[in-house]
Amino acid sequence: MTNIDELKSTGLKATIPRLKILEVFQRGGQRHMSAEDVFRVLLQERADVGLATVYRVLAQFEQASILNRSQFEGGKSVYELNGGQHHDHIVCLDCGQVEEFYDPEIELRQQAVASARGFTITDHALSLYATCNKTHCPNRKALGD
Amino acid sequence: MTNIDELKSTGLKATIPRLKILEVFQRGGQRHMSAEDVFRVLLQERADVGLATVYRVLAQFEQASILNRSQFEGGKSVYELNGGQHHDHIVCLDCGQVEEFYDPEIELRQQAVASARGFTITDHALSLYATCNKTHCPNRKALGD
DNA sequence: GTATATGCAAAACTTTTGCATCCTT
DNA sequence: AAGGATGCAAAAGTTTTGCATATAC
Repeated sequence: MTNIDELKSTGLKATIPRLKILEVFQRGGQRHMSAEDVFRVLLQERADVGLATVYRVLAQFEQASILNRSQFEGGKSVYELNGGQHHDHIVCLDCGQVEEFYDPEIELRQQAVASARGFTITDHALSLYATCNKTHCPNRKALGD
Repeated sequence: MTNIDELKSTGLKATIPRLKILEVFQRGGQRHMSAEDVFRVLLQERADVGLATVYRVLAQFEQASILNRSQFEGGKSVYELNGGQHHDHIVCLDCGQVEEFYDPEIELRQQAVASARGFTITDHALSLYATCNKTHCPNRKALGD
């Protein structure tokens, strides 16, 4: 299925800005990107897309389950391609690296905790903030990546 | 230990705004409060405290471990008295009610997940978003509380 | 008395919105 | 051709900062 078809199948018109934004995520240079990140990439490529449109399209893509949104410490929302499988995040506070993980036990316990209190879970956000202890961690003093 | 002593023991001068803000949390009317929430309470009481000061003091109290900060969906930071024991949150999307929970198994698995990947956890944020299914849930269509 | 804290206003940042114009179907 | 989408600029919402004044120790 082409990107054009993918967009149309969700009811979204296949416009140039939408296709370009989708491609930015598919290119895989960086998996987790904020609106500003996407905007900057498009600027470099001289794609003439406004920041407001980036925000609008990211929100639409989230609605359409093409992207998932997360909010790490710092307030900015970041988006990533929806790979189908749910996962949580572990974020290195030194280098900004984001790894994904899925732990069935944690998911189970979340359900158990919610049921025990009479709640029905709609959604959840779990982020571990850590230092990655890796040699390849440039320890760039949180450059905002 | 008085509030004055508590503040001094953390190296903070016992100023009127700081004491008043601490009292607002201790009063217990609402456990989780945003800067705006605190500011509004102080306004009602004709305490002459500026919003900028509220932000500054909340940040200082977090540094001093007097308060803990959390960010739920929606972006605003909320603070609560640091009761000493760590806990996570379950937030009702209908009425805004926030309950706290602690699940040793989840904590354990988080550590396990991080170690397995070579990370050392500094901090974590886990929030369950749900509907509380309770009769006392006014289902006020998310009034922003 | 001195250093720190405060209030106010202005600024910074992220995100949203209004509107005329342009593009997709 | 018609309705939705876009770009730009302005607005909105939260949080931070500059600075003269006031306060705690």
